[in-house]
Amino acid sequence: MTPRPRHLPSEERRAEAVEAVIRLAASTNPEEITTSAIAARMKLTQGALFRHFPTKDAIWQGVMEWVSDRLLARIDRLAGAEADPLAALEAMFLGHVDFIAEHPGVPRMMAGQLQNAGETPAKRLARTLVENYGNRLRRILAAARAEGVVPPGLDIDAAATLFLGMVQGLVMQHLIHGDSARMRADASRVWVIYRAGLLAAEHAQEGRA
Amino acid sequence: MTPRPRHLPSEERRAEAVEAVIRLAASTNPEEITTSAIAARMKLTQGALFRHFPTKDAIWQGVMEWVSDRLLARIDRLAGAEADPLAALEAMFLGHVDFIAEHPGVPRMMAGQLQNAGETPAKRLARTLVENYGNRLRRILAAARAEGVVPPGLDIDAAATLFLGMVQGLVMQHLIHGDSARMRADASRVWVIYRAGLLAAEHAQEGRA
DNA sequence: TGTCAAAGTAATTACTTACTCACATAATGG
DNA sequence: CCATTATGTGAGTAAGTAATTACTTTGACA
Repeated sequence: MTPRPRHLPSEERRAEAVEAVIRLAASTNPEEITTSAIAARMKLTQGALFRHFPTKDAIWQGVMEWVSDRLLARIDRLAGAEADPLAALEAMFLGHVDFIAEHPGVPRMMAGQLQNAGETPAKRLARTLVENYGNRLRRILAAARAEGVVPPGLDIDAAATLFLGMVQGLVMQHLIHGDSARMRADASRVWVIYRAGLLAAEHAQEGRA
Repeated sequence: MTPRPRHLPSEERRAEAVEAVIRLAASTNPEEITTSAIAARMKLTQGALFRHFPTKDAIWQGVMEWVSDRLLARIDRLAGAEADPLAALEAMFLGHVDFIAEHPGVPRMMAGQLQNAGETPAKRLARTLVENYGNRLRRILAAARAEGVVPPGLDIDAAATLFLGMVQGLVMQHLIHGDSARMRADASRVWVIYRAGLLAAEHAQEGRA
């Protein structure tokens, strides 16, 4: 077996760095992840990192792309395998929770990027991910309404917001209890209530302008 | 009218500092709020801050106490004014959203504290707030179940988690769109679905252990 | 009015951060 | 095998951080 070469091509180092950030974020406040910490986990010098990334935000861009690609691919695969829109939504939701259980730092990183003051490229990627996610939700919800499995008056935007909130609520519980297995179990229980809300939501808001 | 004295008692300066942090957090990433920035907003030197707080985390403690006191007092007042448990929940929810609209930095600060690695006093205060909030939710939900306004099989813990998630989802939308008025409007629409979910949730989960 | 402690300043501390640079080493292709 | 280029090192840099310190100002009160 060939020994691991000591100099690796830039592309592989970039992938290594992204992975290092994801794993560091699982146990550290993302804002406190320094280039030194990333380099240390890669067994490189801090300066060597800048052979592969022009700036620290470029690392964050790589991370956000990684998250976006993997998360969207997963929910598309899961949702695509279900014929019933409600089953697709449930698969998306449970798949998302699994993703977070596997990579607990991800929601923290997302939130951290989104609340950065300036308009960094990494922040834009994070926002785009949320938008793409929302679009997929609304598409499936619209299909459900068209097929008549949810009431015609269901407020699709509100349902999408609540869906994302459902994930966030579980993340917050996870942050407090720190138990991934519990998060998955809670997910199913929360889904029951959400699903009931979709099916029973009052039709069209009448009255007040 | 007496001119504002140039030396103020420590207690007043502490209150000023807390207010300064709350307002700074509305437009800045809380992690990036420096003692210099706080002092600047108070029109003081950076060093002067440490006449009133022994350490920076002590400032965060003051902030978390401020949040805890104000938020819990508000939701208790609103919920206490309603006889019907569901009306109480709705008042709590809308009051919470109003609170966030008034102080947009608050949820960001909370999240920032909760994900700090070490066990700082400020972090403990943040977690205690979430726990107290959850306890109030569960108490009202239990009352609703006892009065029969929600099905006897309603999963109260899951309902509380989803309630907190509902708030979080709105915060995330607010983070992306940056429109407080819209957040309040969305809140009512999301509430419709949540409420329907409470009322219609399947009774007791039968089957699998 | 003079005294004195509390409150404020300006400069400085030790430390951390992202990023750079001169130089060394490893991989690769003629 | 040698020359070239990509990758890595170790020691920097400048900018910022929380906290400290020697000294001044302020305000209250005997």
